[in-house]
Amino acid sequence: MTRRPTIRDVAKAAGTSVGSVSRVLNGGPYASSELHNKVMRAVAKLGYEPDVVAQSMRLKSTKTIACLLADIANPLYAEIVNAAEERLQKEGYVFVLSTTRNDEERELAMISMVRRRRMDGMIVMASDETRKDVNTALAEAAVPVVLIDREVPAKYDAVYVDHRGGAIDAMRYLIGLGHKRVALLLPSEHVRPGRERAAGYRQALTEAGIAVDPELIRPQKTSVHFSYADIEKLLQGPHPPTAIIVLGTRMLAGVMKTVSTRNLRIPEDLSLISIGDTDLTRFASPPITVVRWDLAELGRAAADLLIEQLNGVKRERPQHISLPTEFIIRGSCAPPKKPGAKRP
Amino acid sequence: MTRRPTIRDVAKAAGTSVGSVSRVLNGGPYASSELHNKVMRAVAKLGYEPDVVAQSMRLKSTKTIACLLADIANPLYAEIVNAAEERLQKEGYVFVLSTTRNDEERELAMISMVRRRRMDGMIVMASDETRKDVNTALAEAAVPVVLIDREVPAKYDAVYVDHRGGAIDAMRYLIGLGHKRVALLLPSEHVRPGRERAAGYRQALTEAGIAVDPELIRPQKTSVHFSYADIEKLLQGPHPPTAIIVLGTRMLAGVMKTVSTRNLRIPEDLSLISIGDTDLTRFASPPITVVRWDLAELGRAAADLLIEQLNGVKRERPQHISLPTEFIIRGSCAPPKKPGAKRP
DNA sequence: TTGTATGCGTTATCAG
DNA sequence: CTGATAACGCATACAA
Repeated sequence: MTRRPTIRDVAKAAGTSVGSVSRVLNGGPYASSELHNKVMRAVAKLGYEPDVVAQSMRLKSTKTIACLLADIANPLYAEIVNAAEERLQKEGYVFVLSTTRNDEERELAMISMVRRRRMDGMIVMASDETRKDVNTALAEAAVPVVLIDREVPAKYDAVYVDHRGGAIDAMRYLIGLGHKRVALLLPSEHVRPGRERAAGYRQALTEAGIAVDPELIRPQKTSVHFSYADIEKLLQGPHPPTAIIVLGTRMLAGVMKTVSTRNLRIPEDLSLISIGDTDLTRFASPPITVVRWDLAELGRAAADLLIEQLNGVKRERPQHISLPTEFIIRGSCAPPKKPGAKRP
Repeated sequence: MTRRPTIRDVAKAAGTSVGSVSRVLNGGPYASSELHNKVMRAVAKLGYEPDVVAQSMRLKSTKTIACLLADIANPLYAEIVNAAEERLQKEGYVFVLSTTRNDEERELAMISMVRRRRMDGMIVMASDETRKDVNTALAEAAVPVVLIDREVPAKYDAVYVDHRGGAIDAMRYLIGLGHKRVALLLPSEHVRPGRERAAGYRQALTEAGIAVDPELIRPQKTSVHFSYADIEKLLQGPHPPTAIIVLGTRMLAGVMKTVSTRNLRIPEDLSLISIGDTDLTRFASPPITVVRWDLAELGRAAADLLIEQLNGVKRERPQHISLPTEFIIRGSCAPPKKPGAKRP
């Protein structure tokens, strides 16, 4: 009574065998329409639903995808994840989100979970690219993997954002406005976005014939909470920047705090450029000029790449998809108040 | 070679039987230390990891919890989910997040997934409480359920936030400042938070001897995107409100848009109160006065309730936990510029 | 204390 | 076209 009906119950009720029931339900062909009807009637009557666990056992596929990301509360990640989930779900996969908090132990634990639970694949947008253990664990998991904005390990399919181009756009704009000392706040250079953004920053500066002051490039240790002290130090130094590019969603909150604490006016005292079309950047006053990109597309592209692998499509070499950025000018930038630091 | 080792391989390598291996790995007792060593050595040598799917098959528990929520991109939800996941993970459960986008079809699909995948329980913070089909599906799923901020179906454990108290705090404050016409923007009254907030709003007004103008209570159809037109209409009417309480995270973005479009000054032209300690409310200028509550605690409490049920703790009646709100005064409220609408 | 055998619910193979 | 049966990998009741 309380027990869920099994395929055997259906077979009995339909007066046939389990094999036939299974075939009617899955195989499609090889089933007389009479049998088909009998089976379907029994299924409806008993409210039978196949047991996915038993199917997984038999088929060696759990139809489950894991997604490793550092932090679900980051609105940028949320949109990517949503889009990826939607796509995968349409293909019958269940999407398991795992937040690693950028903790290596947790990453390893997640990867082990993928193996032990026989999950079918993973989308990874967490982790420092230099973590050897994570990389080998990934390889040992022996499942299809798609990386988002990571280029290590190189053997996997990946979806990239053209952060370098975005940084160049931002810098050219600022340089055009007359800025010469621009601070760059980044996530770690141990991940692709940080590296690419720093590269773009340097490239634009070099193009304009401005020397790169390494002091102005500030990779932030913790990506989640901006180290408030760091920017304070910068602003109190002898040659404070006239503009700041904040290429991390969460860091922006920290910068905003500094701005209001020190009663700085934007853009008169300081120009600001950030990333992402978030509520914070759009409804700040003034609204903040940003580099943005299509987050949903990023998620979809990753899912599509994974689905291809899941469907057994073999390629010579890993696929890489690169998405462009867009530069949205709002009200947070103006020419510098006074000329930049003295130069010879 | 490429095949994963099974318990049988371990038994062979250890020169014992599958039963013993299984006992050493799980049972704990009944294992001579010599056997224990042999088995562990074999496990290490082969890199054996138990197959969770097979275990689920046998034990009829997948150690998996589903979490239904409307929208992962909402930063308030994100924090709740994070806290719940952390707790559940510690107990060995995997947490499957499913976004329903407030779509009944999707909710039903998710619940069906829980059944077919033999998941062990669910945390629900989605759905209109009046959806009959969802409620019956929930009951038929026949698994432990914990509701977050929903009181229907009444048979389940639930964690509540004292939204009524929060609304009262906000209204008393505004009334104390001299406001008489306060608009209330709400999610649907078909969910508990909407109902409670409206009740608190009315109660505070009644206490102060101010008549409730039903025109000022505006439940928003779509909770994700604020209907911009609605607030516009309100502000252009004959008796515009002098203050607005925006009790929905996402709606606030819409209100902010109106504010900047119409060049309204806050708090001089309009007082504003919202919810949640988000980047948007904290770093707006002026920072916005809000009603907040402990999101992480909400998630943890829900997880704890669920774990209790999972562990087979039986209670006479469903457990209900209620969390208080906190009123944080920032700079978005001031006395009304001119007296409220004329009164007899 | 340890080994053997059974069954969990499916799908797929193989005769009929 | 259909029915019986053998795995899938594990935990456990029971026998030794």
